[in-house]
Amino acid sequence: MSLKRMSKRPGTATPGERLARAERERLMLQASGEAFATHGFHGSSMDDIARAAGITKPMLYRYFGSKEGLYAAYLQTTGHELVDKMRAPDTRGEPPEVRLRAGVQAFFAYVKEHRAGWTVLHGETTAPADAHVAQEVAELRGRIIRMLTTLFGDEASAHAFTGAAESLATWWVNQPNPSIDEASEILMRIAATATSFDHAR
Amino acid sequence: MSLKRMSKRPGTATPGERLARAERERLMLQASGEAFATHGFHGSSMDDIARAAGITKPMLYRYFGSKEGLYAAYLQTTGHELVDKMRAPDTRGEPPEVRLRAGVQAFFAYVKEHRAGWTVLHGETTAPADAHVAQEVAELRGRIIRMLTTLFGDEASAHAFTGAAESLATWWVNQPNPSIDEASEILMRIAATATSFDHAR
Amino acid sequence: MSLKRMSKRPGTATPGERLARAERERLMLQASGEAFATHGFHGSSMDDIARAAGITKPMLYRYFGSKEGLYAAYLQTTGHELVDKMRAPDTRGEPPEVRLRAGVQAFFAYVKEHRAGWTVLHGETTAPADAHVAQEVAELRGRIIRMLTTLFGDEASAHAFTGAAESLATWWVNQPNPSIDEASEILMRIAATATSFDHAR
Amino acid sequence: MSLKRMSKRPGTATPGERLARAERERLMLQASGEAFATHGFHGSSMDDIARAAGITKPMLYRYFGSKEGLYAAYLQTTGHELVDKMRAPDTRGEPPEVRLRAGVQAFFAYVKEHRAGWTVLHGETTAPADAHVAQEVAELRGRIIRMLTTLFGDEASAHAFTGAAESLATWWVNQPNPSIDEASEILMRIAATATSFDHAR
DNA sequence: TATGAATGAGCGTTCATTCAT
DNA sequence: AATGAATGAACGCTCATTCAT
Repeated sequence: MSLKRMSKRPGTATPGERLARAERERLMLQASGEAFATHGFHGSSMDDIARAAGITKPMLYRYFGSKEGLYAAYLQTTGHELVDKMRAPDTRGEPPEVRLRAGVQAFFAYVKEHRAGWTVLHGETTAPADAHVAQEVAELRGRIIRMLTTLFGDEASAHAFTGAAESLATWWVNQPNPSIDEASEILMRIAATATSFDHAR
Repeated sequence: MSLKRMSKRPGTATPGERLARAERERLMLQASGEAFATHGFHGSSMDDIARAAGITKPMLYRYFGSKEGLYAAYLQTTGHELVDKMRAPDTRGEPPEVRLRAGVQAFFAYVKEHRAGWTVLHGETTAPADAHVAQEVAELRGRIIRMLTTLFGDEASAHAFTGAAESLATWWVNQPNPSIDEASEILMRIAATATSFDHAR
Repeated sequence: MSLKRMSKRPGTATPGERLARAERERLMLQASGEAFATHGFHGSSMDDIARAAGITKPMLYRYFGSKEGLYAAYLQTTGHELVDKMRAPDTRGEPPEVRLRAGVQAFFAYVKEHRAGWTVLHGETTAPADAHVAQEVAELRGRIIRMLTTLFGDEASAHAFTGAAESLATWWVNQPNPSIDEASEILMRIAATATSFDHAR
Repeated sequence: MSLKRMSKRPGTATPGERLARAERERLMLQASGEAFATHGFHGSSMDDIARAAGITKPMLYRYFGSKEGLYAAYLQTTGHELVDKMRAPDTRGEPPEVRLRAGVQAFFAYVKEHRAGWTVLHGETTAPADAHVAQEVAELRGRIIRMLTTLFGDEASAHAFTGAAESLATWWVNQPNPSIDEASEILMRIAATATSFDHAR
């Protein structure tokens, strides 16, 4: 149940099958994500998810072991996508403000691109549906918090900033034309209250 | 199902009965709140809640009609307590900064006093367990957002600020010695980025 | 649970109370009859009946012991009323046809006067809600059947005739202006097929 | 919920599966019929029925959706069997008396063959357990009544005749050696009182 | 005597999960 | 590899019945 799930039956399948398998898995995860985002973990039955994914229930179990397993897999994928996106811009050597702005913009870009994923991820933060998953999500969030704590100098500000980002993103992504730059600007101003790079103003 | 539930048979019952009834109700609500905060709505069975409250299931149904009814009643109580607390300080005529600080301090005081209530309330915001309740909580949050929007001049900042408050509070209340003043100060600095009363700095 | 229920606490109550008690009992029985006729035995809850009778549930239990007891009491009363009505006309010494017609007319008169009672009584015949009661109703019906068997000479005809009377009555009583004479005439013609008094035609 | 339920996935399944499924369904229906006839609708729990059918509750729900659905399915089957049986003899062109006798004999044959079905069907007439089903049974009975009304010339006689048939059948089928011909004869004599074909006597 | 409050027991229904093919 | 069929275990809810006042 860790973030690094074992790849099942390693090396036995032919390349063709392998591809089909990965494709299948992607489909199941997407369907389940849609369901989880729309009806929540408890509101989504395995039957519903299987039907939405166009497959049968035993497939879900063969691939993910349990409902929690499916949920964990979905959030793991989603979490990785978020992390990858935020790590993508190569800002080594840049000043903190630039690095933060890049991260914030990546975050908003991610939320815009993966609404369902973000919904589930965010929900799991405040109202965990599964203990294991909750812990993993907490760790993900924890890593970001630690980074920001280093940047801001105090943990409280890091939590406030994170919450601001999450809440703003959730509202912002439902607006007609969500502008990444505008949203980022608001966050950057907030960040400035907690750091010394506000001389820029 | 509105936020203002009627008190049943107002004024007619004898004091003894009334107290007993109110007392029972309070006990049930508290037990259910504990359960909802700890295991979530779906993780708390009516049997569990009844047992925790020291009564039997039919009583829960007699008093609250359904599981959703119980949940709604709990969140309604909790919501009222929050609203009452935030309205308590008489700051009419004071400058916006003072009024905001009073509200923020009241908010943290409330979270500290009602951890379970805050947990459930916060969770219902991001991962609604019941549609009706979700809407009422959304309205409550909406009122606060509108107030802040007026103060800050833009809705985005209001959402960011609210999220900062919520996230900070949730982390802060689990710290060893949560200081209301320190938490408030952080939020006030954030507010300053969005208003004109930052000349104070 | 026999048709002759014991009178409770015999001789202890004052005449005044006694009257009040009898009156109460009548009210409860009537309310329960209405309920049973409308929603059936299983569709009528003790709560409903108590509310309809304007009293509280424990009263029903004090007077009738159980739901079955109440049901039995109601059907007993109803059955007695039917029997009394059919026995009322003094036709001793009259020819069979005259006696049968008198009985038939009394039956229709009863059905017209006590629709609820008839509904419950008839229902209990074909779809018994309570084993004890069913047996008593069966005995009541049995007495009539035996009488008719004597008259008609064969039991089969007696059953057919009884069924005809019951079905006709149930339909007839829901017609706009149910005429007792017309209904009776139809039954008398049917009776004629099975007896020797059809020379009258 | 109409009398003509669709057969599920018609024609697509393999013969083996289909037979198994149909067989299962037949078994469930039979078990439920036995239960309904013996203990009534409310006296039969889904657990009891499942156990009697040698399966588990969820199967009943998979096949019939709800307790009412199961009940409806049973009565629908039963009703169809009755209708089919009564329509079977080809008596077009025959005189009314012949046609009626054929119908009456078919009816008794049906009752003899399907005691449980008849019990439930008859009970539903006088003491409906389910509103939907009651209406369908009423329509079935209504069709017969209309036919007889045409034949007899008046509706009252049709109701009397139907009741005679039902009551006679219910008693008759519990006799040691129920003779269809004898029972039919009694009904035919009754019919004769209401029609002109009694010149045959 | 009459009541409001309380309960034990059961029922209809659903759902995550597995077996047989 | 994939499925249709099947199940065990709960859960929300109700109701006949009784206690304490």
